[in-house]
Amino acid sequence: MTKVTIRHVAAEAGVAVKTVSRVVNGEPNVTQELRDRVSRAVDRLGYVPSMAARRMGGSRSYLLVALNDRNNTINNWRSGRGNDWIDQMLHGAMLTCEAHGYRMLFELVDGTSDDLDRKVIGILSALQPDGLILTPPHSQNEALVQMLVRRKVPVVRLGLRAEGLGLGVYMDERAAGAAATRHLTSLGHVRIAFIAGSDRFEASESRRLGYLDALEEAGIPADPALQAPGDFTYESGLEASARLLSLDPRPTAVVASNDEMALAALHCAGREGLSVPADLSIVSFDDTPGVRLSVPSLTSIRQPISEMAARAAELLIATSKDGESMPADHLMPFRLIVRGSTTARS
Amino acid sequence: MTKVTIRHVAAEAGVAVKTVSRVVNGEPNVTQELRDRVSRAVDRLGYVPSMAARRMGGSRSYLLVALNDRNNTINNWRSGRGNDWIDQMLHGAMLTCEAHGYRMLFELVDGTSDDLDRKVIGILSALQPDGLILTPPHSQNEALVQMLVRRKVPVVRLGLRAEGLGLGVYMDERAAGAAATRHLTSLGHVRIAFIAGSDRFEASESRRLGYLDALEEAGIPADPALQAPGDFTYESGLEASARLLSLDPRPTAVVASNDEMALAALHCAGREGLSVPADLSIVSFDDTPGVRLSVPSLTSIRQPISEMAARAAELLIATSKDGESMPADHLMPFRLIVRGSTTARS
DNA sequence: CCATTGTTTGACAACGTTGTCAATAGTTGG
DNA sequence: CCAACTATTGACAACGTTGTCAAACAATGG
Repeated sequence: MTKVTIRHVAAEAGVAVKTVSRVVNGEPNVTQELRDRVSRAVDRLGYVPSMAARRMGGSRSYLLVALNDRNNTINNWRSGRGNDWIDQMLHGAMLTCEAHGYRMLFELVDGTSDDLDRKVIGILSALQPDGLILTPPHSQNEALVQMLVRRKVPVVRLGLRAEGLGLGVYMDERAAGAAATRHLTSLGHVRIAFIAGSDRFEASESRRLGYLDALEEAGIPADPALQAPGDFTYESGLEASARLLSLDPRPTAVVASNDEMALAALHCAGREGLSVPADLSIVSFDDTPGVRLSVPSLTSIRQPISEMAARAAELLIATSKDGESMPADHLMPFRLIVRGSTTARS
Repeated sequence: MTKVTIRHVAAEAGVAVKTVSRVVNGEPNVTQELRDRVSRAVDRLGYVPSMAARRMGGSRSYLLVALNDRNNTINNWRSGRGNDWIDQMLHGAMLTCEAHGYRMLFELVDGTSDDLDRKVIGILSALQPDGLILTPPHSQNEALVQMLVRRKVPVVRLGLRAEGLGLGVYMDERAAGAAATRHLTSLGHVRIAFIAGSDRFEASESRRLGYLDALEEAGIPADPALQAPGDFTYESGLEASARLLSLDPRPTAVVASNDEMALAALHCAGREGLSVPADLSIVSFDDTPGVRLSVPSLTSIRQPISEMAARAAELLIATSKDGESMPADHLMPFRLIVRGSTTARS
């Protein structure tokens, strides 16, 4: 009924504690007979090693930490916007960690804080994780990554190339921007507007460049008037679409840098008496949950966030297990999911 | 540059390690002079105590664990539905933990598994948290809660009364069901339909009872034909609404047991050429992020999930700090958020 | 002024694991 | 058959903190 430690198992199996440790950790050089005896004892007693003690005794903590931007995250929560990134990361990373006997802890730190380094070091000291997953915009912070690499903390930059520092698990945002836009050009659209994302995130500019790539590819001259700024919020999407839809001639399609702004465009179109997709096609990024449920449902670029998180976790776990360093860059595929918000130009 | 431990601080401040420990933990019986000297040394060296060592040495782990249903959670992720509950819980619990120097870890366990107890005990053994937060449907599992209480694990049941076992942080689902329905009766609606939630969750039946309460209160006889089953999925909502909207006479309003099913009703109404709210008013539960962005936006009952999670964390932290036991039951208020999907009967 | 009580400080063991290294048993090669 | 390995097993220290207890010191009351 009380706490069962490795010593109890050792006594039960009639072996030394170190042997139990070896069996539990799948280390070599234990005869099959002892292995079985110990395994049986472990089962009988329901022994599970204490993470804290493991961290104290050994060199691993069986813990990964994911570092998220504090302001973004909290703003999203406060405004009832939800945090699809975090949800998706949990999906990918937790299941992967679970499969390897690891745990995953989320931490929020303010990326604009001037003692960011100090705060991160504090987290490192307290938790001593076997690896760190950086989400945007932290993953963009060269100084931060440098500091971590210098301290020999295995680190994965999510959404960014490694660039020689740590590991990078990312998708090709520019190609995604092009794919979204190409979907529209291939449907015959020519006046294609673009609503940009917040420039705090590098992905925003990449997506815009991809948009320009696809236009050029189709021989359509880029029109600055068709490019509206935005910051990923519904309100900014509303503002941008209002401006874009009042243009003459009106665009027949719009690429929105995230779902929230796309939904704003959808709403705005409705208000102006435009029907989607008949009068206006809309493509967006992220493929967040709400997007399937709008009317019409949105054509969107699905970001492989959970897969990226899973890969990140795998890389860190493998690094801490084998000590081997992994390939630095991991490009993950996006997918254009065509739904009801896009159609051929009428 | 290397790891800084309590010993380094002790040396730097010229005191015993125990004194540093006392200062860091805010324990009494240290003179102001030493307190200052130690604090300065802590700042200079950037000392942060190791959670693992704290857990080993002392009696607290500074860790809370939230237990979530594995199947539900994973299904939601897989189907691209997102996990609003988890997101909201993170919101409330993480910030609260942070404020008290605690951490919060999410765990998924399958509530239908027959060795649920064993699995939970495994989690307890590995992590040795200072408390456990149970979310539905785990919080409904009397046997599980009994086991935990017997093992003296401080436990909060989210969404449920304590009923003498552990602590309960919940909202009055029945009153919420009544409030949602009353909103419609007060708008003059009489034929009010109800789409039920999955009966795996006690809240589902409570909401239905509240619906009946409000009908009775308004002197409207309950019509079984107006009550359709559902399981919280969009598909089930579609099916239920199709059936309800084909009734003759048609209901003029519907209460959906969650947002997803409400959006299905909205979609279904559109397909049948009905306009919302002119021809059909819709009220839903949960007030998830997507709900603000539908057209029209949905009138919904906001569940105080983040507040409940925050309270849960506070209770557990206080318990582990003071050792005092808290009041067992904590009723949290819900809120009806009136948006565009409801209007007076025409 | 002494006995008593309370406050402040520190020495030391303990927590549950793994890393290191030595001891033992088994195996191979000459 | 012996020397030299290799595989197996275990003893023991170490990890960084807090709990316990004792020592030193200060304050109080008679």
